[in-house]
Amino acid sequence: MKTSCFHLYTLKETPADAEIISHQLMLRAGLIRRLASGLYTWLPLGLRILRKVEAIIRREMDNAGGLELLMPAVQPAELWQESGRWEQYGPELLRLTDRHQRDYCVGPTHEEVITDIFRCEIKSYKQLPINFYQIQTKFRDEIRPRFGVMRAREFLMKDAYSFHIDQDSLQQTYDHMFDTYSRIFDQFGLKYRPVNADSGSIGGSASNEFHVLADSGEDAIAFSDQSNYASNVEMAEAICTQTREAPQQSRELVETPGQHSISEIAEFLSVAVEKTLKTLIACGEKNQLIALVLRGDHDLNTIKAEKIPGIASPFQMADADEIKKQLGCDIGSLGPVELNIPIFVDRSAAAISDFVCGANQNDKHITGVNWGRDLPEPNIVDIRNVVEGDPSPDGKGILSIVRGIEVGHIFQLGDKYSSALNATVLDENGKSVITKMGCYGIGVSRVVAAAIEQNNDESGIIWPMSLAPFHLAICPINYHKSELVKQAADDFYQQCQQKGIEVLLDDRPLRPGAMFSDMELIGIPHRVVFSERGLKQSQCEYKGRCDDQSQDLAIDDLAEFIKQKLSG
RNA sequence: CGGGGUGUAGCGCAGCCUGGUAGCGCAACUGCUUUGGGAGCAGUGGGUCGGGGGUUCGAAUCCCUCCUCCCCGACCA
Repeated sequence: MKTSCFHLYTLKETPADAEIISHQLMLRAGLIRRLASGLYTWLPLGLRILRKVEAIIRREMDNAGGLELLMPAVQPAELWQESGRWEQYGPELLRLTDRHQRDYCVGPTHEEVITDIFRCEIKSYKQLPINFYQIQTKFRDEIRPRFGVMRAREFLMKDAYSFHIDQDSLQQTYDHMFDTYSRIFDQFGLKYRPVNADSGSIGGSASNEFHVLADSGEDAIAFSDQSNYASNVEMAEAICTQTREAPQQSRELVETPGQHSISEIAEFLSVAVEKTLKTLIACGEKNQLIALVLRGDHDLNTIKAEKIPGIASPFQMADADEIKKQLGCDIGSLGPVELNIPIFVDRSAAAISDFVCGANQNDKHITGVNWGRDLPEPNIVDIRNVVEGDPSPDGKGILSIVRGIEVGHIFQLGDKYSSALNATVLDENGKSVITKMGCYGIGVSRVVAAAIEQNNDESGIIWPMSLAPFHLAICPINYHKSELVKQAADDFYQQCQQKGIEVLLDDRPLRPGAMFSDMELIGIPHRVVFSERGLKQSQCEYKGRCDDQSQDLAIDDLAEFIKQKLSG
């Protein structure tokens, strides 16, 4: 490809509304353009990258025995009513009505459609297991689309659905897809981690997410330094190895005027934050309030808290006015002592003694408080986020925390959809049985953003070879003035094309600096420069995208040198 | 949805307070010079100042209203 025949449109300045680096670089490099909130056009350069991601996924899915098909983006309401999700899914489901007043939605996912296809097409256990997949546009009407294609409303996804006669077969395919996903992410050339995940409302026993590691990731991942345990922090069990010591202090009511936050209290009373308790008030079912007690230095995990019986779902903290009305003090002075609502106490909070907590009177706290003595033995639950240094739940090593971007997610669905939609096959006894299902997704467009988020520098994007829109940039200096340069560049360009190298010849009449900047911004991994000065000595110049310095090469060695570079 | 901010040329911004001919830089186009790290000079084109309504002789500017986009969403307990 020659730049003169391509649409290369880069921006020197960063658009003001792009917040994260991948969004900024995707706009500046001319990969995408925004059409409306959460809706993006993939320009020719961006599309080349998207297609690379697709191709890797498609190849590995095919190798793994997946069968590609393509389902409609628009789906009839009837199917969603049958599964119960027409009501459940909420406003994220974009609904529409056709001219006959029939209801449809734009698919945010395709469990209903694939299950319908299955029940029409597959009749016998002999046809199982089977794994269908597609690479297709999804639409989710996010409350707040942001970060460019990272959290867009319309996005490209690979979704696969497997069907099985029993759990063993499902487990086998699930494990196989786990391995396939690992191969796919290896080929992307990205640093990633598979982690245990919350299977959430979708149900089923097993669920793993695949995260591309990047500091800007929206998710936190906890992993052990001595085993392969890795889990989304949402899910990671917080282990408390500490045992409670016997009380030594006596309980005392102290004045803490104007001191509200844990850090203020700890400093004011000269105690460690680990010796304080914080009391959070959550909404229960039927307008009741429920207290959640944590150690002062720990954070509440709302996903865990939501699972406590009696807590309202979705999880919601109580309103400050409501708290004042029912409990008689402001939120900065709450504590579990003589608090007449249900109280749940985190494991670590239950393991401390002689602690400080609010007195349920404004500007008063209590010191030297002890479970069992000053208040009843606690009702112990796991409701906090794990922190760096916690013991690993598998008993091996301690946890570290890194940030990740969720780009893949695999689930065992069990029979949730197959039973709702009555997807059955005949077994070897001629009896009708409900099939088991698995589902396996990869956010194709999100992979592109995640790759940039992980691989960039002050000059722009740094593509791994497997995703690069072009592998090699040829930058001729004075292409339009020097016949020598033009000749050399054109010759080499043709050679590359004949060898099937994805090459971009920059034949724009630009000064070298502008040309180099553009090629670096769009992240081409390898660059060759032809100049009259060099050619007169039968030399040209090579620089890798991450090299500090360029190196001079004899023209005669160039072809072999590039061949080596591209195969490495 | 709630709160905050924002909207002026493709992009980045000034002008608004204190009403009086709509500006700057980049990008684009033309010409000349330049050609190893985002060139210089000269010139050109491009705007319903987010939409609507109002106040006024006169509105980008003041008032009302609708919209867009961005940010934040109790952990201060």
